[in-house]
Amino acid sequence: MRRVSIEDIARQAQVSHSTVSRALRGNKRISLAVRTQILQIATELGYTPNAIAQSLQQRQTNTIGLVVADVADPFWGEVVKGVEAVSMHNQKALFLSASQYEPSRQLAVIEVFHQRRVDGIIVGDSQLGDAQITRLARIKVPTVFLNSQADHAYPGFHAVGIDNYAGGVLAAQHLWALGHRQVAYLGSTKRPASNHLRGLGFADTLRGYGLPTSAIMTHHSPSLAEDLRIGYELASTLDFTQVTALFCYNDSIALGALTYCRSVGIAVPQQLSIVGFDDVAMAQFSMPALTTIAQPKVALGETAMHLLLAVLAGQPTIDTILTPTLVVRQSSAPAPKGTAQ
Amino acid sequence: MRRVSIEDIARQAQVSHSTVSRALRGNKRISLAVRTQILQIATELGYTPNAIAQSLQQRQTNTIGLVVADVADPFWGEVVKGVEAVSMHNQKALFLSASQYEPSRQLAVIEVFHQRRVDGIIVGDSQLGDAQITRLARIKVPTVFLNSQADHAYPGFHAVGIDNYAGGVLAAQHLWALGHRQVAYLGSTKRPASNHLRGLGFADTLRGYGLPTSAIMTHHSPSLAEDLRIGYELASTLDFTQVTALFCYNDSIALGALTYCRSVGIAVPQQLSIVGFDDVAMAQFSMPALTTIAQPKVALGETAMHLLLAVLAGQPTIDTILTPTLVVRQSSAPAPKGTAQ
DNA sequence: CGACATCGTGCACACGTGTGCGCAATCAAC
DNA sequence: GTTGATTGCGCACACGTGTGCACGATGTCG
Repeated sequence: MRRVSIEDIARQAQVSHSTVSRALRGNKRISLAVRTQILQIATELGYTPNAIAQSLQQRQTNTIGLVVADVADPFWGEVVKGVEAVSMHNQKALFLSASQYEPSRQLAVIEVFHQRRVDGIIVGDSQLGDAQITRLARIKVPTVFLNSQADHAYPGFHAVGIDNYAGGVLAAQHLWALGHRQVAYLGSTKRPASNHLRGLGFADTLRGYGLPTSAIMTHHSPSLAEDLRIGYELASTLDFTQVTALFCYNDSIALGALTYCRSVGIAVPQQLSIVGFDDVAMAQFSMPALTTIAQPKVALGETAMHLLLAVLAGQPTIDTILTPTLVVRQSSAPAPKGTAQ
Repeated sequence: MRRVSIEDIARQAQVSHSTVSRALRGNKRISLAVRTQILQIATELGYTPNAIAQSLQQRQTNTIGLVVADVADPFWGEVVKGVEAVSMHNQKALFLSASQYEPSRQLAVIEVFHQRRVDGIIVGDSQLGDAQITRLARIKVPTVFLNSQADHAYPGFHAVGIDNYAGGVLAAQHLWALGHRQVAYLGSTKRPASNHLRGLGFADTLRGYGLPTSAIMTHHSPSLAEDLRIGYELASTLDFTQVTALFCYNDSIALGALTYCRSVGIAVPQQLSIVGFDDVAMAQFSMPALTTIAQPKVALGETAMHLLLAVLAGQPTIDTILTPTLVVRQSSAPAPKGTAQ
């Protein structure tokens, strides 16, 4: 069951394994005759270099570890796609693990990655606390945080994300301009930081326009169900005589809320406007199509990977905060008359 | 930048690296005193075993390679989730790569996995041809195919999938029972085998009931756009005076079609019934909720991984074909009167 | 007190690859 | 023909870990 090694090639070519190694790597000091013969034998034997041995020798594995909360989440699916594309394009293999939103599992996965001697790590939705960061700092693996959920930046680490606060501002501006004066924010407890910032940007902006805090309701689901269900359930607790517009943490929650509304006969957008976040693929295809704060999801993954590569190359880097954009579709419309205060 | 090795521990404990290795692995022949001292020093130095060196030594990497067409696809996202869960639970690290439905990239990824000496490989939506299979057979890596798209089984390899034909039968039975006598199948060219079988099971069954072939239309999109868009576009080419029900290759295509129908005022399910395939998360939350042929997506991934683990353990295995089930929701209803022939 | 089992540890090798250095052979130059 | 440079290749080591075997120390038994 042994695989063919350069030693086997060497034996057959009557040379030393050093010569084979050099020939395969295109070292100029090997005579053309010998080199061609070696290459010939290599293909004959079906030789495939052993990346494990190379990694050990080079003290570099050309391997990246990616930990996300949930691969099946439409947002993270796109992000993973971006990371994977850049990773593959740069000859790095990608380890993937899911943490299920559990900080302890996040660290556990990182430890495993470290054992495997990955060159770098990308952590999505990080909820690592100070103790865990201390541990992480100790193992000295270049790490990039992608949409960190910690309440403060991690000094000494790198980060990529989007401006959640600005996203909340965009939603507020849009709904205010449409005349909405009684609104609600449907949040997510699984991602504390981004949830907080989106809600804050939203509320701050509306308060800045003079809207009283009492006219801005916020609902956070304590349940750990999937987002679509959470959106449905949160919507079912709303008093729709008090609200003309909804801003949701993400599109899944918005779509869930939208489904609830249609099922009880609330007309969207005539009676109620809904704004989501992320711009997932489905957002264009719901009825009505969802107005949303778009994140460049694939670009987010690509950027994180590029940043990591730059760090690995020893280049100077700067953390990147991408800017979300408002995509207006059919789920938002002017507030119904008579309800505005 | 060197990491701490058992050699470092050995030096500090005044023993040989062999002793350290044995102590860490719990070898009984090492005296308790020495063992505890070694463990002590190991934690002090923050030692993390080097899995690369272990892999080289053991000739086993505890690593699995997974290649899927598209991570961001809602179906494959769930499958990956299942694979990852079982993989992690069995201490196997998971390499992930995307092939973008290109057979050449599928093989390229497999070659990379082989270089990394993965213990086993799972290939989703395989479109590998005979030549590529020959190459694959030569590198002798245990491989499991997950929903293979080849037109014939791969002898000598293992496979997990669902019974696509049976899924088509279920859809036909359901729509026939509702009185539909003019139907269409919206297919996908990106996955030739499953597409063919789903359409075939559907058409065969209806013909078996006596429906003329002319009453069963099939549309396959040549475009490589995302499924939602394909569904929308295919639906826009239909003559709705000739059709009272749609069976779609998957839920994304169905949801796209549904969106088109609502946008042009075709009432679903009153005028037109729609049946999807997969039962993705969104299927429950569309309006109307989608009747669909459910695949156990996570279980599919889990089963593939379990099968692979059994192969690796040298246990006897059998290929698994899971059975899809019909989930009736609100997008299908009795055929409108007067249109049945 | 000598023969012998038991225990704890080190030596040496293996896994597969890359590379600094040295050495022999060839070649050019005078 | 001797010297010196150049070319082509092998030796030996390194990366970090695991393990068969040997060997010394200690304990046991007759």
